[in-house]
Amino acid sequence: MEALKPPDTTRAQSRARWKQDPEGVRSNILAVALTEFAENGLSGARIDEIAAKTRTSKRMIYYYFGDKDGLYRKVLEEAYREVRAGEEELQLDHLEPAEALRRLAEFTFDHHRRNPNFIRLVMIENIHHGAYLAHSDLIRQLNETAISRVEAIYRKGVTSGIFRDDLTPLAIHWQISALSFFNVSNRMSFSLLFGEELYSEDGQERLRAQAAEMVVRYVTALKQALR
Amino acid sequence: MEALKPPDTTRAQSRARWKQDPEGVRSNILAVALTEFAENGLSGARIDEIAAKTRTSKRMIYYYFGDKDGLYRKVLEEAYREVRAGEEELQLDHLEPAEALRRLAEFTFDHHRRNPNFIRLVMIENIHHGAYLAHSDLIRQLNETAISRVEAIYRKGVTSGIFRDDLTPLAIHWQISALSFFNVSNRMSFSLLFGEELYSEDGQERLRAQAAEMVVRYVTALKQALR
DNA sequence: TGACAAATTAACCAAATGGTACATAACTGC
DNA sequence: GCAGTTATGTACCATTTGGTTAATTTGTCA
Repeated sequence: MEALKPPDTTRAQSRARWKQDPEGVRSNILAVALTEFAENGLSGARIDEIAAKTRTSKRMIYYYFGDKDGLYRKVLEEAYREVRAGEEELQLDHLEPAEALRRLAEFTFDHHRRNPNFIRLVMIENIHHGAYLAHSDLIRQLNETAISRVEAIYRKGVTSGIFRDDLTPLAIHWQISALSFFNVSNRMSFSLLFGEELYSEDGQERLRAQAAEMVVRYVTALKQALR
Repeated sequence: MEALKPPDTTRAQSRARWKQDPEGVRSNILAVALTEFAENGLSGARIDEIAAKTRTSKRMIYYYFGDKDGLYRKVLEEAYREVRAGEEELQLDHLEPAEALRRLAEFTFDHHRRNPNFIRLVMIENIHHGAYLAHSDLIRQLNETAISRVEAIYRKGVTSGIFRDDLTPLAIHWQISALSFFNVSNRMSFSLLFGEELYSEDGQERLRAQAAEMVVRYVTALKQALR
């Protein structure tokens, strides 16, 4: 009943000639795994599937990442790193606070929109009660940057009297995040239930402007509202 | 090599005496499955695990629901049904529009907060691109109710001149949903990254009031803002 | 009361899935 | 050009997992 195995010559031939490329292999695996995890969740993603879409073999995944959890963890960090890279540019210091806040909200909105895979990973993390998120300094650091950006703007606005003074940077960040995140995370249910109009180019532009205006209006001191 | 099986007497004894209870079994399975799916996702939930937490056996799951997908679908609908039951009470007709809108926003915020399992299922649905959501009339119906509620209030407010007239009920619903949904869906990542303060009783009350105020301010016509 | 349908149990199964053992080719430093 | 280390491919394995088979009990109705 033993299946015939191809003679050694064939085998040797098929595996002969290849170049070593540790970094390439590693990053190739990460890239594939990122989309697979984002697409299917932690338990939904299949190692075999990931391996198949890789230019190498399953063996390499375990060689570099140990096990599925290890791979997932690295994917999370990689995703954060990528997202972070796209966040550097923003320069708001020279703007007056209201305009700076509007820009920040719009930027966040766009930024989330540009990184749906990342959003999906965060969703997945939340479903898993953030078990992995909790242990990443990198990630904590990234979010603190976000907060300080809000804080700088908010301070300036309060000082100059155009912002109300009873809010916290954390709450403002929360609100901006909520509107930007939800836009991506719940896209499917919303468009399935209410049609695509909110997610056309026009619709998105409107939502973006509305979200930003909402935040700015909210933070603006009432006596300033009619200026 | 055949394992000894207990004699028929024992076996007959152990399985003897039970009452039929189709509805009980069915709903028991649904309840267990609801929390399991909400907790672990579609692929993360294990049929064996669900069965174990049930007062019946795995076989019954297949007997009543066909397969895992079938079970999941019914769970989704069941969750919607439950959530919907909690939505009936709200009576806003007698209030003036701004107050009605505030109440609606607060209600939605609370309602989402009270139904975390449901929120989690919607998150899971979105990760799966809403494949199941898409086919449920029940669910579509439920959301249309939500929209019409917003619409009624918004119309009244525009007519009486205290609301601006350049918005759509859909967008307003979207904003209320975003703030309410995010509060539950991203709770873990937020409290892990920024501490529990936003999720203490006080913090939640503040977020709730802020979300509602945000919406009301946004919808209010500017010339009305200082009245 | 007995036959037929519905409900339920216990044991079993094939495929999928995460993970490994082993052999060997490529690279590195001497 | 060779010894030792790193990287890689192939084949394989144990367990988990969704799903099924077959038997048995309970309920129903002519």
